[in-house]
Amino acid sequence: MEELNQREIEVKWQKKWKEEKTFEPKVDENKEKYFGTVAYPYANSILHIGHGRGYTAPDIFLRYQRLQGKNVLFPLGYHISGTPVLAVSDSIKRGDQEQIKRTKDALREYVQTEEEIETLIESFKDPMNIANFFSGTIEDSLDSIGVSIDWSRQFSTGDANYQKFIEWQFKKLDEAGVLVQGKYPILYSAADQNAVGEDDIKDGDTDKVTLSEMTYILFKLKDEEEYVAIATLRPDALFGTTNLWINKQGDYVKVSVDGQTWIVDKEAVVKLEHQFDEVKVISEHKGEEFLDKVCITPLIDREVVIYDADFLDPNHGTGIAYSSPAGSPHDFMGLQDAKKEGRVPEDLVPIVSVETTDKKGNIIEYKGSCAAEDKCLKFNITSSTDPKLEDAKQELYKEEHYGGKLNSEAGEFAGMYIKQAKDKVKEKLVGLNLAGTFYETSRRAVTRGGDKVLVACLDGQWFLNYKNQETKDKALSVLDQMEYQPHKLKATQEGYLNWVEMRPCARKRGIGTPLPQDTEWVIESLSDSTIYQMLYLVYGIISREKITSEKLTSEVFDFVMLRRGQVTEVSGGSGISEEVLNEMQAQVTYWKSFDLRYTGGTHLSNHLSFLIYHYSLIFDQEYWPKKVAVGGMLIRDGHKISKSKGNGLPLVQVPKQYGADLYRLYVALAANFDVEMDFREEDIKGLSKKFDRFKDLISLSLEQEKVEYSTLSSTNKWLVSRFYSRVEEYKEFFDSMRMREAYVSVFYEFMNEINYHQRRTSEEETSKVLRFIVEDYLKVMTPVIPHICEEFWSKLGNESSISLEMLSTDTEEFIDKEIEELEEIISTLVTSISRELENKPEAKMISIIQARTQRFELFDTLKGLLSQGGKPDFKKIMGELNQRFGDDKKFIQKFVPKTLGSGLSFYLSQEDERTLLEDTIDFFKAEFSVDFEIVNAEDVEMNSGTLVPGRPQVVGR
RNA sequence: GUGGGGGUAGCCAAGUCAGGUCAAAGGCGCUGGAUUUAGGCUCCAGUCCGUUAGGUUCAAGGGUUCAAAUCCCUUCCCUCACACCA
Repeated sequence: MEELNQREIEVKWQKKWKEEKTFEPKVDENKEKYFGTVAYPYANSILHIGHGRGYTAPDIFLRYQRLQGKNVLFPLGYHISGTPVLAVSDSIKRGDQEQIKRTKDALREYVQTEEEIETLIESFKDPMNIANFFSGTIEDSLDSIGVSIDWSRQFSTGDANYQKFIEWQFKKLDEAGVLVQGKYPILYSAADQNAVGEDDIKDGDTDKVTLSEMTYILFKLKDEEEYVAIATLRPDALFGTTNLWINKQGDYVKVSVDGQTWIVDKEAVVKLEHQFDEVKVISEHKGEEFLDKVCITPLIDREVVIYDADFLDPNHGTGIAYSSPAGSPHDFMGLQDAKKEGRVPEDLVPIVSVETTDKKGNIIEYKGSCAAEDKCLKFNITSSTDPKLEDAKQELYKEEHYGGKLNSEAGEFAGMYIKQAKDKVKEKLVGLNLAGTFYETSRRAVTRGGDKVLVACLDGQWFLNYKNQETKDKALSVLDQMEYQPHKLKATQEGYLNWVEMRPCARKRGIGTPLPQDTEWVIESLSDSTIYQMLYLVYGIISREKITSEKLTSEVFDFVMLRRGQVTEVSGGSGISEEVLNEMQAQVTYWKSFDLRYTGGTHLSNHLSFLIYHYSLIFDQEYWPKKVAVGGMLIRDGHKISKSKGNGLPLVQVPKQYGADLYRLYVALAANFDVEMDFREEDIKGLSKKFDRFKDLISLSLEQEKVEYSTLSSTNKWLVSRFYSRVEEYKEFFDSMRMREAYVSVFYEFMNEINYHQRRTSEEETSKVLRFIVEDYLKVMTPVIPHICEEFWSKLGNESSISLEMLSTDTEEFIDKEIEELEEIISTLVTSISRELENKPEAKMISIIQARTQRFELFDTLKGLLSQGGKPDFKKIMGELNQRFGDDKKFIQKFVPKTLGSGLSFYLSQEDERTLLEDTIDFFKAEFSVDFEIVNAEDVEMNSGTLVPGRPQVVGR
């Protein structure tokens, strides 16, 4: 057979797997099934090196399941619903050069000429073309790193057939009574009359805009049935109100809001219109018309006056503010400035309404008239425009939030902590019809088109309602029978299930399935990705039979997924043959739900929560999901992979630059899969050497003839035994999804033992042993480096694919613990001798000193005591030993407690130990080129404080 | 604000749930050696302090225990996710 390089080997086997449909499993009642899934990738660009980890990790685990003889299904589709594809398309339409360049770079991985690229870019003005193009690249990318996916079942969330399934899902949810309508605040553009997402907002990706929930409070004008409306984040500051601010130059209106007359800035009207039901402007006014009017502070009936302020932002809140200077550095400085300019009377002073204690419970004494003044002094603030005000505010708010209590100014709220008072005050005011929720954007924002972004409360928003206890209980019982990896995430998940209440599930923009109950709306892209794993089970047949969407009626899914209805009727109603319907149902019955879902940790709160709810609402217990494993991100050389950094090496480049096997090996070894992993150029280079050594070792071994186990020397049996001990360990690690530890053991650590063995014997002997274990060695390595293992496997003359082989199970006969323990004594000695010679390079003679006879007796006694069963009785053991070996108290005190856990380590009798050492002396001589002697501790002058059986001491002279 | 994750030697990173042969796996780096004309590769050894005995370590402090990186409490620091966004 001609020698192929790594790259050629990888391509060769990838092709072969595809041709032979190696990873397209069939229903097989005689084989245990294992159904693994991963979140389908989003098809708005090509995959990069970071994505690779998310597929490699589960692939390694699923390939291990095949080694266990299981029938493994690992399907995948593509996600295109929602806004990201739209966003790319819009950017291209807009002529966003950065986006166009990025997209072109991605295209270059797959398209040869610039002409074709231009054509494609042009076609991307239709978002569906983007989705279709990139879907195609995903299969290619994942194949290139050897992910064992069954592509015959692929679909995209934009497919008509997929959408029929989603429609069915929503009908089921509706039947379960969780689909409801209500009001909901969202970011909105009044000009576009549409919801806006991050991608629609100018700089929305770099400077996020969020909803900020404010409280509006109404101050009644004295002797009039009109209210001045202010909006605040701190309703508890109401009690410190000294006055209201209005801009005398500003334009204000009287507006009727749900029956009340409010005075607000003109700019606020559009916001009110989108957040309240009935909003109507009554009249327009200049700010100065309201100056010096008296208002009533709600709850405490304090009369406050409206004064002029030039610092108000007409776009923020209602454009009118209350001033609570004692607790707000901004208000305090505002007041100072106003005094200087004579806009307020001299005698207007801060009203302290909060008393704050520090962490030790002592009341904080503030300098000046109030806390805000103290902070202004501390931060050296002298004007109302000082940027340091923000820091002062943060510090004071934090202090008051944790340690502040309202004082007697707060009437019935006196004594209440600020933390609770915020909500309680608001609650009370709402009850009086003098306050409510008012939403504001977290920063001033405009759309890319330049229109103002505001908050609108949408009427008729569709929700999934997970609030009811009955619904929650069902979901919790699904969770109850699930396993999480890492385990502690199960508790986290439970928290999320309890926390989720009303989830908006449809939007007015984006790609997706129209909501069957109300086709004005499109099903939101996380809600359409919850139980879709079930669709894989039948999609192979749907594609093969070219079934079209109009045939996929609800009855079909009821029959296939839930075994409801009669096949004859369903067939008649849909036009799908009975045979095919039965075949589809059989797939679902066999594969049931997924045994593993591998996903990112951020999905716990949303995707996985909905998934669990939806399974619980639609499927019977037999079809509930089994296991969730959470994987971490991949970063490169300490940096997050991001578009702007351009450090996302395209995944298809990975096999070219490093090799698929090496990449996979690296992913398996560099970090536990559940934590963030740093892909470091340095490290993968180092690993490459070890990988080459592995290949050399296997190649050499293949030149050997396989021999009988009984003919192997005991040192050779040692290596065999070490290998199979490690295989046992490997299985345990894998069973608890600790892939990294499994491979540290069989790859790194075992290779160290191979090296030791080679030194202990010879290269040829080592090859002989490796030949003996090579089949199983290749098998345990197959999940992580499948290509090279296939190649070696075929060199051994096998016709079948190693990917579908089973790991040998009857290997206990090759594990010989005694041989391992004996060699352990030798190898420890080798290390000690090296060390001694390092310290005394001039030594000509090495003495190997055995422990005193009495120590052997002590060990025998201790062994007897420890083996008495049950938990070792510390006091009894110490007592007995001290009595019998009184002159060794110091040693007993120090050494014996350590043995209470896992017992004494292995040791031989004094005579047997001596025999072993004598037998090994030739090896030592050859290895170190000095003379050796074996002596007893009794016979030499030395401090033998810690010298114990099984660990002779080494002294050179 | 709400809810998570974490701090281990020069660096990366296991170990913590189930306390005990834990001065703490593995890798990288570094030092020395073997091999080599030399370098590289590969292999061997060392890498908290100390020549041994021993001493001092797992963010800091305290506690429980015969025994603590591991359990409990306190403090400090880093980090992630929070709803229409996949």
